[in-house]
Amino acid sequence: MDKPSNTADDILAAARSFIVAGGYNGFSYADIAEVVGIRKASIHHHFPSKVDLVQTLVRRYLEDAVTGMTELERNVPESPRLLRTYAGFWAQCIEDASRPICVCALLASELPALPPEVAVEVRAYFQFLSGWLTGVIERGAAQGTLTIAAAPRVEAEAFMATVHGAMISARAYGDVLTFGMILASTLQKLIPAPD
Amino acid sequence: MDKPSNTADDILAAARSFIVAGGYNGFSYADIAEVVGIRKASIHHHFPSKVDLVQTLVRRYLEDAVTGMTELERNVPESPRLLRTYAGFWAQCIEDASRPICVCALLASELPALPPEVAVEVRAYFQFLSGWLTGVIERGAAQGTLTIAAAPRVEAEAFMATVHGAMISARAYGDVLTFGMILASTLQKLIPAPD
DNA sequence: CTCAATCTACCTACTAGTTGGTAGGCAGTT
DNA sequence: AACTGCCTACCAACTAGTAGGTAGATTGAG
Repeated sequence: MDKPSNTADDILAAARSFIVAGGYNGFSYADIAEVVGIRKASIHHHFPSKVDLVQTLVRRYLEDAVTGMTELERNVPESPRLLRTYAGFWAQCIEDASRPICVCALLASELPALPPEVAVEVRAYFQFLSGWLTGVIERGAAQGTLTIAAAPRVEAEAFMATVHGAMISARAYGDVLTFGMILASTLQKLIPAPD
Repeated sequence: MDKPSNTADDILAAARSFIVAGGYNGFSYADIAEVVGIRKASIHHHFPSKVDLVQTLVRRYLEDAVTGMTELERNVPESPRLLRTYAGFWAQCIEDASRPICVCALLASELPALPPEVAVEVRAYFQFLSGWLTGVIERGAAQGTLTIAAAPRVEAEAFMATVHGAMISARAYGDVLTFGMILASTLQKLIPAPD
């Protein structure tokens, strides 16, 4: 039942860290082979082409997001805390440098140069995330736990854009605290009663 | 006094459109040679290396931003209109597909994979833009034409992040109106008196 | 004014190294 | 016997960059 040491997963993990650093064209099979400790040709055994590899990666990334958000929603029902937890998750990822930027935000920025099979998965991620945030904000507004000025969908898109932009700024400044600073003020505008 | 047909400028323009599409590793000298209509080796005559080319490109991009913002500030002194014009400029660029994303926002997202000479120029752009926005917001707040909840610098960073994130979202959705929608609601929160 | 030296902008032809991908073999497991 | 997971040894195409040459414009000295 527990996972056997899985080379395919190691390849995906290596690919993710390379993509996060430099995008789709920022790594090669040779790079992955070196960090995983197998030969270049062996990667093709697990993922016939680079497109297969990245497509699988992004698809799994979305799946993880879906299950993660669903579970989060069960444990933390209140909208303000939900948004705070989501922002806090990324703040933590950036601070400990484990995941300094969202894979899909990065890939979306170079979308026109992406193989279409990958592009469609990236779009699906954006649609899911914006849909999830819209739901959270809609419920928060209905319950009076969030103060919104525009339609929930617009607030959700603006929130998502701020999160992604803040990731990029954090990277540009090389300062891990920039992200948290931007998000604290953004959340403050949505959450009425500061304790 | 008027500009002679300049191959170097053509190369820079081609490089910019390639970078905007797929980042630093998303194009080659061969790609540029083809659209400019010269041979690959001739590019090296104008820009000895790829680093030289992109460094020049980003440096000029920043220079243009500096002169553009300075001139904008002289013509449009009021902070709310200044922010609206800045947002409107990008909304227009995205709608007519002439510049669907900021070169530096894209390059910043893949910063760890960039040659250091380019990375330093990208950082300089972010520092200038955030500084400019901080000044605009600071003055607007002092004059009462902008309503801010946090320090001007924090508001400026949040605004810049939202703009960059909205560019990425517009790209992900393939919808030119997403950017304008996000920015209209963001501006509305900063600008008190809607006419 | 003129003629040679230099400079500019491009060319062809090449290099060494990298790219994603293929063919086929081999040891261990089922 | 078939499958899995890896290997060595390839491949053609592409990468940034170099070497060396040429045609034409610009310059400067006699």
